[in-house]
Amino acid sequence: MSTDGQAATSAGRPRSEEAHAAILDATLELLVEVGYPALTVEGIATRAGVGKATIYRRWSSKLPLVIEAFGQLPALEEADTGDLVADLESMLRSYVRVFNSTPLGSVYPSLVGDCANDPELGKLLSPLLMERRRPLVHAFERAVARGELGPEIDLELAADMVVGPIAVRVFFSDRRLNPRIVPRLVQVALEGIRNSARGGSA
Amino acid sequence: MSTDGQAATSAGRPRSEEAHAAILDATLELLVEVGYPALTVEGIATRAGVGKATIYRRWSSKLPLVIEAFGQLPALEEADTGDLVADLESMLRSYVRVFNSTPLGSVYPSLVGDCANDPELGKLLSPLLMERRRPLVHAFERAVARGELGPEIDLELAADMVVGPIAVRVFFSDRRLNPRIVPRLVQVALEGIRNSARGGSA
Amino acid sequence: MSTDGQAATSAGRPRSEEAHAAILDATLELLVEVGYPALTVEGIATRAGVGKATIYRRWSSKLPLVIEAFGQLPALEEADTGDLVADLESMLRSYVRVFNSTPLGSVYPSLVGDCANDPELGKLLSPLLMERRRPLVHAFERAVARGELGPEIDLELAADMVVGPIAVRVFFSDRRLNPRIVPRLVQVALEGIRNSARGGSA
Amino acid sequence: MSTDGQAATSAGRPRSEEAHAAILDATLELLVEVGYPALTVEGIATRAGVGKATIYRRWSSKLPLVIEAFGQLPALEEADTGDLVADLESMLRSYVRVFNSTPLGSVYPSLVGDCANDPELGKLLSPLLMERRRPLVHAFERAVARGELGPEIDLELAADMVVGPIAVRVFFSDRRLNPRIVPRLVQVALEGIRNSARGGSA
DNA sequence: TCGTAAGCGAGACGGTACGTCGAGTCTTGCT
DNA sequence: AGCAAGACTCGACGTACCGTCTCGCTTACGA
Repeated sequence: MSTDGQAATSAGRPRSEEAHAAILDATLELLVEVGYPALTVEGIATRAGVGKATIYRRWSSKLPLVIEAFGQLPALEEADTGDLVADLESMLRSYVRVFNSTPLGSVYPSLVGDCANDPELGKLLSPLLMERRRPLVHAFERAVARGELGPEIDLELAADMVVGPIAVRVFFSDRRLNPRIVPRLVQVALEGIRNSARGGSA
Repeated sequence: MSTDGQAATSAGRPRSEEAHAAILDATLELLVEVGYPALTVEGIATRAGVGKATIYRRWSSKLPLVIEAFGQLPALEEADTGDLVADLESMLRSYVRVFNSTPLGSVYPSLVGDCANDPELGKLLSPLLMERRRPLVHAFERAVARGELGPEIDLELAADMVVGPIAVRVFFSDRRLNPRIVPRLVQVALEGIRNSARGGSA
Repeated sequence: MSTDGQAATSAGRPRSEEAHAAILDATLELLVEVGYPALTVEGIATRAGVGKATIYRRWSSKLPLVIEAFGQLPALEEADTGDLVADLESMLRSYVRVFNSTPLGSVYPSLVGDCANDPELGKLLSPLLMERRRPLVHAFERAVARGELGPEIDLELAADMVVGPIAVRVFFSDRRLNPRIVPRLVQVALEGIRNSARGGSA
Repeated sequence: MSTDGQAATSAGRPRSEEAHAAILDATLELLVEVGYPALTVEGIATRAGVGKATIYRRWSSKLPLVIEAFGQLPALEEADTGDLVADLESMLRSYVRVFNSTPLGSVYPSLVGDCANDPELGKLLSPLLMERRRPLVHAFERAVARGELGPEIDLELAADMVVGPIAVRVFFSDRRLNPRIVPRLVQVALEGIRNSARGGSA
C-alpha cells in the first residue's frame, strides 16, 4: 500500500556500519604493518575492537575480507594533461612508486595466488583488478578523441602493452624497480600501438 | 689438496638422496593436487614417506622447499624456427597453455606474494623467475644475430614487452586467457621494438 | 486496602505470563532431552519462541531459571497408608524409580554442583531441596501422632537416615539402583531410630 | 626373540610423563582456585605450561581429565583405633571437614552431574567413588573380625547407612554442616545395623 | 484518544572457550 | 650422524554460547 520498495529491513538488530568500517580499516592497517601472510582474523578483530563472530558474520574467511578492503584502496591516480605520453608516464610512475614504497605491492600477488584455487573468489577479485587499470584505458580514449590515435585502436590491449612490462618486473623480478625505464617503455609501447594500428609491418 | 676428495664427508650417515627426491616429488604432486595455500609440510612428509625433521634438515621452511621444487619444473619450451615471430608466438602460446591448464598458474603469484615479505627468499626466487623467460631473450638474440633486429635492442625490455601483457592478463584478469590474441600482441610489440630502436617517433 | 491495590503496577506493557510459562516448559523439555550440561539459554529461547532478552529480564542467568523450572517438578508423591513402613517403602521406591528412569537424576547433582560456587544461588536451591523430602518428614510426624514412634524423635535426622543411603547410591555409585534393597534399608533405619530414641545402646 | 613382553614401545617420541603430571597438578590447583564450572582447558594448559593439543591427546575432554585428577586425591583418611564407633566418628568428621573447608566438595556433585549424561564417563567415575568410601567398609570388617558385629552384616549397606545421611546433608542442604551431629548419627545407624542383623523388629 | 513507557521476537554485538590443525622443534630407537 | 615416527609448544582457525544491546512492533495505562 505504498511506494516504499525497501527490502523490509528484516527483523532484529541491524548490522553495525561502524563495525563494518572498523574491520575494513583494521584490515588495511594490518596489511600494511605485517603483510598478508601474517594477517590473522584474530588480529583484525582485536584491532577493530570487534568480536571474531562479527567478522565471520560478514565474510566467510580472510580472503574475501581482504579483497573488499583492498577494493577500498584508491586506484591508479588518474592523470589528464592533454598529452598521452605525459599521462601514461605519470600514471606508471605512480604505479611503480606505490609498489616500491608500500607493502601493498605484496598483497596483490598474494591475493591472486590465494584466489586462483577458488573460482568463486576469483570472480570477486578480477573485476576489481580490471577497474584499477581503468585510468590507463581512459587516457587512451582521450587520445583517440583528440585524434592522437586512430579509432581502430584496441584499448584493452593498449593498456596491457604499457602496464604489462611494468607489472611483470614489479611482481616477478627484482624488487624496487627503477622508474627510469618508464619513458623508454612508454615510447616503445606507443610506437607499436601506433604503427600496427595503421597496418604495421606484417 | 691431496686427500681433499669431498668436503670432509663429515662423520655419520650421509643424507639420503632418495628422501631428497621423494620430498621434491611429493611437493610438486601436492602443489598440483591441492594448490599452494592448502599445501602442508605434514602432508608432504606423509606423501614422501619421510619424517618432518628430514624436511626441516634440508629446508628452513615450507617456502624455500616449494621454491626449489618449483625450480625443477620445465621452463618455457624453447622454439627455434629461424623466424622471430614464429618463435615468439610458439613460446607465448605454450606459456598461455601452461597457465590455463595447470595449477602452476596459481603457484607463481602465491610464491611471489609470500616471498615479498622476506627479502632473503625473494633472492632465491628472483633468479629462478628470470631464468624462466630466458628462452624469450634467446629468441631476440638469435634475431639480432640473423640481422632481423638491430644490435642496439634492449633484450630484457623486449622480452618484457611480449610477455608482460600476457602475464598481466593471465594472472590478474579473467582466468583462461584466449590464446588468439598472441599473434596480434607479438605484432604490436615487435613493431614498437623495431621502430623505437631506429629512433622511434619521439 | 483502599488505594494500595498492587505494587504500583508500573507503567508500560505488563510481562507476558504466556512467555513465562513457555520458557519454564521449554527449559524442562530440554533438560529432559539434552541434559543439563548441554542446556543453552539460546536453545530455550528458540524452543519457547521467545527472545533471549525476555529470559534475561526474568532470570539473571541459566542457573536460577533451571532452579525455578526444577521447582515446578512434582515432589516425592506422598503416601499415607496409616503404616510408617509402608509409607516409607512406597515413597523411596518412587524416588528410586524417578532417578532411575528420568534425566532428573542428573539435574539434581548438576544443580548442586553449579550452586556450590555461588552462595546466593545455593540459598535459592536449598529450601527447594528441603521441601522435596518433606513427605518423608510428614510420614514420621504421622507415626509419632499415631504413637508408632516416641515424640522425642529427631524428624530431620530420621528422614535423612532413610533417604541418605538411597541418595548416596543413586547419585554416586552404579546407575540404576535395584529397588529391592528398599525394604531392608527401611527396616535397618527404623530399627536404629526406634532404639536409639529410647536411649539406644550407648 | 626374547622374553621382553613389552608393548613394543611403539615408534616415535614417547609421551612426556612430566607433561602428564603437570597437567593433573594444574587441574587440581585450578579446581581448588576457581571451581569446576569455571575450569577451562585453556587455563589448565597455560598453568601446566603445556599446549592444548597435549591435553587433548590424552583426554577427550575436560571431564575425563578432571576425573583422573580427582582420582589422585587422597581418599577418606582411614582411622583404626580398635573401636568401631571411634573409627566411624573420626572418618565422618574428616569427611565433613573436607567438604566444609575446601572447594572440592563442590567438585563431587558437578562431576556426578556431568557424568550422568554419558554412561561411558560414568563408568570411569563410579568405581572411583566406591573406592573412596572403602575405609568405612574396612572399619566394619574389622569390627566383624573383632566380634563387635555379627558376620551376617551387609557391609556395603552399613557403610551407606553412616555416610548417606551425612552426604545428603553436605550436598543437598545447607552448606557448612555442623559436625556435632556425627556422634548421634553414628549411634542411630549402628543401633539399626546391630539390631536388624539379629532379626530386627520386623 | 492518544502519548508514553514498558515488554515483545529477532538477531547483531563484544567476548571467551571450545576442539582442531599446522608450524617448526625435540626425543625415541633403529640404521 | 641420518632416518621414520610421533609428541612437544605455540598460536590461529572457525564455531558456539554467553549476557547485552538495538531494531521495529505491540500492548496497556493514565492524562
